[in-house]
Amino acid sequence: MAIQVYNTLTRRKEPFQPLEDGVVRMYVCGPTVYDKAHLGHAMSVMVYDIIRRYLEYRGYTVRHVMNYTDVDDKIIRRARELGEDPMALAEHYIEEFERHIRELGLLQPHVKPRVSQEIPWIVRIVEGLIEKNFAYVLEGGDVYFHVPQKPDYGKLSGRRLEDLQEGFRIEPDPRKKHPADFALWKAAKPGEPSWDSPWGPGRPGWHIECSAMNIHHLGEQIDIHGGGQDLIFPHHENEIAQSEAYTGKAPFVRYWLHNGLLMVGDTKMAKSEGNFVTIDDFLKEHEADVLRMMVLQSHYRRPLLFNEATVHQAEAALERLRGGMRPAFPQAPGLDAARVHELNHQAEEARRAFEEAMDDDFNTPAALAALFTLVRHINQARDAGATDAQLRKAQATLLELAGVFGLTLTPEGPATGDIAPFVDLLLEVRQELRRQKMWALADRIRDGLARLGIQVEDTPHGTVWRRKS
RNA sequence: GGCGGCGUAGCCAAGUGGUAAGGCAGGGGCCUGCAAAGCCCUGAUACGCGGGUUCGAAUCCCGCCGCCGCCUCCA
Repeated sequence: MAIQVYNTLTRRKEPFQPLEDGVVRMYVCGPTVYDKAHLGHAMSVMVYDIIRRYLEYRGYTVRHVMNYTDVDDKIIRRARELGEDPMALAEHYIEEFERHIRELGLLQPHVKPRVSQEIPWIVRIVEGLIEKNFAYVLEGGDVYFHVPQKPDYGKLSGRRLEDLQEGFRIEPDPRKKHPADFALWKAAKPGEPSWDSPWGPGRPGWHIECSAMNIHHLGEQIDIHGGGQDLIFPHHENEIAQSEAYTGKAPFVRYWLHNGLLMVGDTKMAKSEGNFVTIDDFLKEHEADVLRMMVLQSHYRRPLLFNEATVHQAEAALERLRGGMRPAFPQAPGLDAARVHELNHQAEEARRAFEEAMDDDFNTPAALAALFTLVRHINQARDAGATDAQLRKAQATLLELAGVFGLTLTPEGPATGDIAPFVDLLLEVRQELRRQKMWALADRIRDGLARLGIQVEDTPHGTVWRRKS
């Protein structure tokens, strides 16, 4: 059974079949680098990180491109406010985002192109669109894409040109031939970053960059294009129009994937809403896997609720998953072969359920449920007295599948490092105190260790300790 | 107004024609000197409301109510 993916273009789940066997060309809309990135950005990037990991798990070679928009109105405006150079400002936030990629545990995209470095390709494509009559040049050096020239315009977002004309809130530029026409190239205004072009100095419009980077780095047709649902219109709609008009090939993108937005209360998290939490602020309080767990617990196409309760729930769920990796009890007697065989069978069953869920449009909540079931089976076996060797296979499966999600289930238990002998010594003494029923002293050791971040647990099969997270 | 989507237990969240996964929180129990963890049992006669189709609907159709996103920069 092939992987099924929901395609925004057709509004259906379709069997996933890339253009070239075994190779997936994937482009993800990256950030506009004008300010600190927030969790909405992180969530989106993480969704496609998880999808990429699963495709690779499934044996595909994924070519993953994520862009940086480093030329843009917002960057220019903000740089002006701060009295900085726009390109320097962009560079600063690109470096910061690079740090986020590392800290969030994201796989590195293979190419991370920047608009400022793609100007020749952009110019080439705009020229091509003019030649083919899909674009026109205005006096002053602006170039616009002429939407009515592309009869299937609106096919991604389900809009018709007639509807669009009425909804226009901004006074359309009277020089445009049609109100929906959009800028491919903007003539430079004084003090703005600009590049030479056949139409005079200027800079690219918002949408053309993605077309150029796609065609340059992945080719004229790609398999997956991802981004937030708020990009469907106009950004991706325009991207299709330009790209298909330029190349004459359709579809430009075989599968359009759009993730739901991160919500705070009833509103999406956004800079303009003022309700955002920056990635840096979140990571001060929580580890990256907590965010990853939040993303996994909800299907990627649905909105994701962000609040204190959902963060806590993700934290608890992560702990539960990690609990499955705990070692056997010190004096575990071991299980009989049939029981071990059963556990290993349960692990294989978990893998099957995991794959079935992920094959169905990357249903991470259902796949996660399979992992929780496996954790319960491992815990049952451990409680029954399994040894480390007997748990090994099931735990390896758990570790591997959680790794496909990008989660790190640091094996817990006898911590490495210098403190282990000291803790063990204290626990030996405590054991003797317990034998003599000197509870107050025994508890003093346990409480003292707890204050130092060491959790002591007395099990039927011996006493264990671990670092508290 | 147009386009897209959502409404499932206290909370989060799968399921989209065959009789409601999973996680968190809660209750009871086992284990324990106590604790913690784990394990076992427990929760919606029920899936926004009202009709309809069907042997059968949370799942399909119609209507209504509420909510969100997009139509302007936005992951």
